[in-house]
Amino acid sequence: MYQYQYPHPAVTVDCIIFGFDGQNLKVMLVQRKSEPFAKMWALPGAFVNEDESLESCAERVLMKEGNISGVYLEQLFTFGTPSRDPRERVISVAYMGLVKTADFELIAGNDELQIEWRDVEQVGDLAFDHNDILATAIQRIRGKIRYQPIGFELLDSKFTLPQLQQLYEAILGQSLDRRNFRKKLLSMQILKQLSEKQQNVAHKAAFYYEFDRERYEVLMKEGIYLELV
Amino acid sequence: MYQYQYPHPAVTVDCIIFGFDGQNLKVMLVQRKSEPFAKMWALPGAFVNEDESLESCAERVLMKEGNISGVYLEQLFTFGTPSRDPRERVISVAYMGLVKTADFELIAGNDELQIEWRDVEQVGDLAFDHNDILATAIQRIRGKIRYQPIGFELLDSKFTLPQLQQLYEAILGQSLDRRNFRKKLLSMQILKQLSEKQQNVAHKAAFYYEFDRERYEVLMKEGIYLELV
DNA sequence: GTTTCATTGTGTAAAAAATACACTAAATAA
DNA sequence: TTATTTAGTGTATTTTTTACACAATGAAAC
Repeated sequence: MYQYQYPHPAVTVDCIIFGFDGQNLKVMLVQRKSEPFAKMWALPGAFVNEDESLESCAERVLMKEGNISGVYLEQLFTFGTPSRDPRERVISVAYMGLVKTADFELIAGNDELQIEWRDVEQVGDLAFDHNDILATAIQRIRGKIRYQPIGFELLDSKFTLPQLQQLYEAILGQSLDRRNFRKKLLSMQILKQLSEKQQNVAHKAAFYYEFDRERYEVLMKEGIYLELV
Repeated sequence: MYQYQYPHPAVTVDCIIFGFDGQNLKVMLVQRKSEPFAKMWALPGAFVNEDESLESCAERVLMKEGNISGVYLEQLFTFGTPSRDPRERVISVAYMGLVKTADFELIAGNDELQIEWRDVEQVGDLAFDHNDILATAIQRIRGKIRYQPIGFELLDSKFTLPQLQQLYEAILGQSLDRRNFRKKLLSMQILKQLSEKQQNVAHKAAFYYEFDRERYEVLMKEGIYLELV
């Protein structure tokens, strides 16, 4: 048992992991095995260990659920309504992660019945206040994708411009003009065109591009403010 | 004593309260009475009570330090490096507040030797990781002031356009063209011009304006994205 | 092997927004 | 009465955003 002079809340990290399947934005959900909210779907999370930073805790969750590391993670918000967990006071620090679903090998943990990628439009009632957390995350990714090149985290390292546009449209929930999208993105000079094209597509093949991280770092150092869409 | 089956961290809320004196951006600092970091300056904060939300805790801190309530508050970030407090594991949820310094009657609390408004450019070494927290807050307010009308929280309800511009210049750290600033702000239609003018100034008196909150709410509902500067 | 289908890739003109810039008006102080 | 300081204003130029249509490509179908 651990003793303290004053009451201490429990602290968890919950992860909103977004993925993209080429069509729609997905979020990783797990089905809880035990109470509270047994059998309900929830965001994956873990209690913070004593000697672990919040970000390490989020990384640990990702490793546990999908055996993956080195992905984009950012702290989203901390949820601390006293009654949000019926067991005891639990404060949850939410982290948002962006991954390539193909890299992820979904593995249900010990406390979980199932794990899956769910379309963000098809998420029903989640355990705890996880619907609120998810809503906050969607708001954040929508706001952020316009001026930070985080979208590339959701695609393979080689991607076509139409694929990138599809991703933007899925996240923003609106369609974009193809010519203007290309013009704007290419004018940023953070994309490298490859000589390689798509193979085995029943229509004109699109060229592949890569995100030019070095070039992006240079722009950031110069204090250039990108507006991507 | 409070007992738990697993280790629980302590959780605090630290507040970055910005004020504006007409010239420069200020931040509220307190001088610590006791160890650790006795006599050093720090951000005001408090441990989170068991039945108190994080935001309520931030409000409690503001009430304690300046007997003020009903001000703009937003959650900034949660700092959780395991070693950030030498006593025990302490996770700190930082809240950023914007206030009119004139409304604030600074009152040093029991644990504090002094309390004061310090120019954000003149802040020396602070206790704990509070310099990092402050840096994060300055970054946030700079990013945010461009597209959300939070600046008004730092001014009296009646203000002149040159005062507003001075505030923007202080926060952004750059000077702005007077004519373009006026044109842009007024085109947003979120300011109401009053018939009243400045009194007792040794130059042409400027008209007072008020922030038009209702009009702003309408714009928000319509999903209008403001770009204020 | 010709046609069909689906999708990629491209440029320009018009509209809107951002920028640069200089003089007169008003209020107190000298 | 004059000097000093700051408020208030408009326009021309540049830049950015928007709207929009057709030829090229590659596999699939016939």
